[in-house]
Amino acid sequence: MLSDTPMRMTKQRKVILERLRSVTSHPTADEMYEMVRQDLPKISLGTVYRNLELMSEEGVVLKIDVGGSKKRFDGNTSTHYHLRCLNCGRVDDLHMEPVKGVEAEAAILSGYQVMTHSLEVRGLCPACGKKNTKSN
Amino acid sequence: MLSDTPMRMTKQRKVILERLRSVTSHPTADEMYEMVRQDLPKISLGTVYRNLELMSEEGVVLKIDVGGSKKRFDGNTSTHYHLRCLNCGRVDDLHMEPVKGVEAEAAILSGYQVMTHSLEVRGLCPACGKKNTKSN
DNA sequence: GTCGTTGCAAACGGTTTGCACCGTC
DNA sequence: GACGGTGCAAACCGTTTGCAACGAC
Repeated sequence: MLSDTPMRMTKQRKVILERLRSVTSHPTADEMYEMVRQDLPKISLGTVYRNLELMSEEGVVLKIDVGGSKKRFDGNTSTHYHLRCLNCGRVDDLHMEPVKGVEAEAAILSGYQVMTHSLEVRGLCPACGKKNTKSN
Repeated sequence: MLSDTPMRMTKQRKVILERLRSVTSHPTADEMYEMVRQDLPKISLGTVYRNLELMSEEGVVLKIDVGGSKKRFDGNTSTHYHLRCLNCGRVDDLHMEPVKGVEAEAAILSGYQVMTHSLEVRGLCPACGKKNTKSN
């Protein structure tokens, strides 16, 4: 998983990581781009993509590639589940114990060499749920 | 969820549904396009997309929008989990009991109005796992 | 005959990539 | 100074959409 040559610590990389770790939301690449531009106005979107991708490969950040067209990123790399609002697209952490044994059970049932699992609960976030009840 | 005016049963729609139900794999839209073209050589990719989207809204088929860049479709609409191979991208059914209580627990913890949940186990499928062990 | 559906092609949106220059090690 | 990283812009690829013709009801 870790590459042979270590990543150079450029200021772009540093700011991206700091910014991502400073929020509890799960920004998309272009949301990260907007955040990082406050410190580095000349950074390019390509650099943001490259670094988020690279750091997720290194296990420094988590790529949330689950539902929806845009990928999202998370500074918290420990296994945890997510909630996604079907109306506004927002993603929250689900503070729940990871289900025990799924990976082992899946490996036995399928013959896969299991590496991780993810669980996503979908519905309406409190804000969107409220709106919806009113209009219906 | 169901629309007011019923869907017209065009031959395109019929063939797409038949083909999807006849396989146990989880085809992408363009794989469906190739399959359907055997019966309807003049069908367009746009029609395939439109119908898969429409039928998934109607609950006739299942859209698997979880991980990976392409969406996949499933003729089996009952709640079930999936396995995804990180090497070849193939998706298999995970024949496992859905985890009880996740949705209720998530609703309580988060205040979301929960509608569904999905779980995806990722790793290497038996074929890719074998190749990988040899080369490493 | 109406109006939902189709085929076509062009547009879209998120992401990736080639390239010449730049800055970390 | 080497070589990995950057900014920029163009390319990519899956998907969506506008439109005129078509066909299910």
